[in-house]
Amino acid sequence: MRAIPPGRVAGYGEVARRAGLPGRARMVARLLSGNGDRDLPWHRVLRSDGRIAFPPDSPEFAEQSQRLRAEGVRVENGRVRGQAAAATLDEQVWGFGG
DNA sequence: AGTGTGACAATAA
DNA sequence: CTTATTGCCACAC
Repeated sequence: MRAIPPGRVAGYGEVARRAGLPGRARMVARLLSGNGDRDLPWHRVLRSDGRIAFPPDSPEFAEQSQRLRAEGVRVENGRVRGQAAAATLDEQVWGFGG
């Protein structure tokens, strides 16, 4: 998750794969929910469809959206435009899929 | 042992 | 392109 550079976003499933746990996307969510996530770029983690995982009326939603916008990420109606969680983090970080 | 829940994903319409 | 179903894993009751 820390490998995600500012201005980029990744999906829960991708992060799980990076951790060597394919199919454990929900586990990542569980972690962030319980963990103090204060030292993690949790705001760069989105759903696979580029949607923010929080409900639009939730304060967390506003925070994540704001943080993303602060990094230059285009957020519209709770959705990220331009890069909706690529298939692999390599493609996001390195730009050429490994 | 069975049922329900959650910061999800892949597929079908 | 977006919304709706189905499948998934780990945990709590």
